[in-house]
Amino acid sequence: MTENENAESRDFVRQIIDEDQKTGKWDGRVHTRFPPEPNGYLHIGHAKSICLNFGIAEEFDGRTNLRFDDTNPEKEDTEYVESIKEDIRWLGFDWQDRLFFASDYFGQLYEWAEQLIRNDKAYVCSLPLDEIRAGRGTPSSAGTNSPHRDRTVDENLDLFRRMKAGEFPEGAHVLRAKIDMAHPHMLLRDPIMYRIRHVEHHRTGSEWCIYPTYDYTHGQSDALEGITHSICTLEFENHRPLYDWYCETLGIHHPQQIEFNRLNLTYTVMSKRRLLELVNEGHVGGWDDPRMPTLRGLRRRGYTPAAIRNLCTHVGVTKHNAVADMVLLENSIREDLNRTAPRRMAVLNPIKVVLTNYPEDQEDLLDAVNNPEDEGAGTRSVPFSRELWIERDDFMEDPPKKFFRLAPGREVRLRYAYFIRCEEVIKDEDGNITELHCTVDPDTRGGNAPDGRKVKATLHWVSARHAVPAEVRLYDHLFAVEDPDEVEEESKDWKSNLNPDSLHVVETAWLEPSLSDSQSGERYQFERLGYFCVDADSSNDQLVFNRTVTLRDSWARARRK
RNA sequence: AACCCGGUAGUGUAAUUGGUAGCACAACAGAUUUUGGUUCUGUUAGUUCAGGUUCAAGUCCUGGCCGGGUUACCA
Repeated sequence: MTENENAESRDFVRQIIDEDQKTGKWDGRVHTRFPPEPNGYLHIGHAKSICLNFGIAEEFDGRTNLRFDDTNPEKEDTEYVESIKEDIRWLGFDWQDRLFFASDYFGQLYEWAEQLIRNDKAYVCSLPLDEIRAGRGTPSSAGTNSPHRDRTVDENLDLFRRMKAGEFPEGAHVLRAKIDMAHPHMLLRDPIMYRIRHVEHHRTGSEWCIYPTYDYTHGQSDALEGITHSICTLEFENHRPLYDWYCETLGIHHPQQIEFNRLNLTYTVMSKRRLLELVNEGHVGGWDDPRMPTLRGLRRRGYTPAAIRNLCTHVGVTKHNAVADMVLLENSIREDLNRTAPRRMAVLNPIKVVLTNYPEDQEDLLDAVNNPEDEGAGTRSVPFSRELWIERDDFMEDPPKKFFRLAPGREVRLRYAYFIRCEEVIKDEDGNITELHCTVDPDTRGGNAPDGRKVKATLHWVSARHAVPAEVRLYDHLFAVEDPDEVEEESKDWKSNLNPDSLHVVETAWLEPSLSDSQSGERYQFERLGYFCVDADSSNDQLVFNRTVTLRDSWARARRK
């Protein structure tokens, strides 16, 4: 049964590999790679690719290489290399000793370029950039041959070697593959293989002043590493003929490139360029801002690796562009944290409750269950006294029909404590409610009435005398609309859709005292409110919590209607 | 009017490769509940269109429509 279910849910990539295994195409070998460019931080879209590549290798008893695609020194940096490694490990994957860099292959790539020149498959073109562009033609009309297309092998070799030797300024020459300027595929109209860049590379320093392009590098890197299945996103579909051309023309190992749909989520953006823009323009606090879809942002927000991996398997792998609903991610973390997060009580928007029949100097310690989903999590003691904080939203002076919580004359249960009844509403001169005077029924200790009477609501609370203050940061979607690209006026751009309320800071929330020494990274459920984690900014003097996600709230949903 | 790719409930996906259109999330209704949480049950809702082949088409063929990508010395 399980076997059957698995067979039925196999995505098209796995089906291709199943078939390859059946026919023995790669002698039973499965070798994938994850090839990030070290020019930014990883986001949840990369997580999908990581899960796919590493996941497939695990399933087929194969291997996955981590290879940095570092062929553009102007944008790349070791800072990114380290962060990417850290994020992949955090996600739960291991490349063991197979850490590679495309820049490791610059020597071999250069040799191959000379080979292509000798075989009349490449030439040095000395046209300026704009003329190369113009010569390429348009999608519907053929390009024209470069005047340098018929240079002799010796001339090409000489020029290419002098390019490498640094004799020319940037832009003076490029090396182009000699394919077909009339090809219906724009990409095959004599694509550029090498350009001159007099810049330091983060790994090779000043060793090179000519750098290979992505297309001239990627397939050959795969070939050198013995990759079998080169899995990439849909936008490289157009590049596959070129990938194939280089491998075939060079006569080297030829992996199969397979393209899948990248992950998109509602209410956010997923391109490195845009994320960089948000950081640079100060719309967020940084790459690790808890509102960012980066792995660092999600981590700081309180997301677990398991929740992210779970989302990646649930969104599926296909060949058509899709936008997954953000609630999928939210449900994924709720599911994980519901099982694992200890429960605590915290009041974010407090109103004072005074128990008029409870002695001033009396205190009580009540047992509270740490996690109803996990008996092993045990219990803790929560102090109780005459004055308490409860949530302002949990009281209404003039409640509508379906409001079950506290109201004048009404009785509710305080979680793990007592039944209380609201006797009097205290207001200031302006009519604002400042306190609720209630009576407590001492016979209901623990939360049950001996006479069997029921209440319709259970509220969380914190003893005012024992409460610990904390800053709590409440996050909402980064963008106010599902699709940030959908703008009302033409003059506006995607950033006009940023959600102005994506961060709401509660300066003073009241926590139960057991939270007083909580440490950065710890995750809790604040009962009835949501899941929260201790922020990196938190200290024993000033506790700071991030709201990872709210609980599902069917009352809020009902009230909206 | 170029080339490549795609189109299955609101969303994301599956359909043993031509044989009963299923799953998850969302929505809605109900049960349970010391979290209006969790859990459980049920309901609504789908093959882009037109032809063709076939006993039988989401699946194969032809054409249309719609969407995405491609005119970087980025990846």
